Amino acid sequence: MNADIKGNDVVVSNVRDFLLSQTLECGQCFHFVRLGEEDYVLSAMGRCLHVSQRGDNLIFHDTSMEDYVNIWEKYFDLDRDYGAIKAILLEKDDALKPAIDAMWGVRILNQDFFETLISFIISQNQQIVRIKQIVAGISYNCGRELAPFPVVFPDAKTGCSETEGKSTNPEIVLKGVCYSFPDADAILAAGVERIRECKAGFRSPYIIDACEKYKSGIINEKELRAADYTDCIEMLKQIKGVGDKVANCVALFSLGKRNAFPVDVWIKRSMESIYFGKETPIARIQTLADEKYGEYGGYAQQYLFYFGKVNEIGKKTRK
DNA sequence: CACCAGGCGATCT
DNA sequence: AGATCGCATGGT
Repeated sequence: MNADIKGNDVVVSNVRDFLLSQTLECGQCFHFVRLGEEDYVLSAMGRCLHVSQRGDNLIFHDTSMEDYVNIWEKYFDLDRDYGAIKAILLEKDDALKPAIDAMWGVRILNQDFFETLISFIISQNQQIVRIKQIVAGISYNCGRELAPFPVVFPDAKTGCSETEGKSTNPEIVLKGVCYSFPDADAILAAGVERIRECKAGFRSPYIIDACEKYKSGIINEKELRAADYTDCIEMLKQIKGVGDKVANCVALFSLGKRNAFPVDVWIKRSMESIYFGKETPIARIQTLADEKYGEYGGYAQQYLFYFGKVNEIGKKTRK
């Protein structure tokens, strides 16, 4: 792997075990728009990034080498050997092979802690498309306007955005801006009713509680990073609306706890299908995951989650 | 158009 | 501890 400047872009060549679409669309992040095949715009880390992939070349458009090195290489987890990770996982359990083979290009992002925390509080009992809409709506209402980019985030519709009433096809809507995810001050300044207007529903007060605990220092990112996995989860669960599943997502996607294993409906179904053959309590699934995958639980989880969801493994079929 | 969604808190046994 | 239920809202 090698990063070079080409015009206004940074081009990373010889990328292995990475597919942009899989990494973005596997349900770990919500603030992006697909422009075309392996071509995306995302809002992350206080920036608007246009990124695309052609074969084993990854292109960071209109990006400085400084930003690539300081932000995006880490964000996309590119400085890690996923070939080795896959080998270890398969050695632990070759039942993972179909999932790893199909989802070979998934990497676990290193996302911003606060944005991840709020995003996964929003995620509870909601579909991914809906989570994206709410994240876009909150960003539109409370975030900063980033450098104009010739695409509107189409998911920011439904009363939260200027795209209302317009086409939501990014090929057609060609004028717009990209918004940053707001910080805790901006959300608190907006207030719970504004968050409700973004369709966060009963999660709205949970979001406010998270902001307050974050601001007051009860929730502290440095402490969470320094803490071991178990303590980290317990600290996160002090926040209203954060249970085991949300805490594990935040720990995995933004705090570097790669042994975290979030158990949601899809993981539950997949694990039941592979290991139990029947309905099984979440606690037992969690325990089995820890025994089987240990320190690599997070990676196994992402392969299994995305594979299970795409193939609707274990989903009840309607007659 | 019911059913359900990357769940959780409250309120029961 | 474990089992149920309500929750806001709209995608499929």
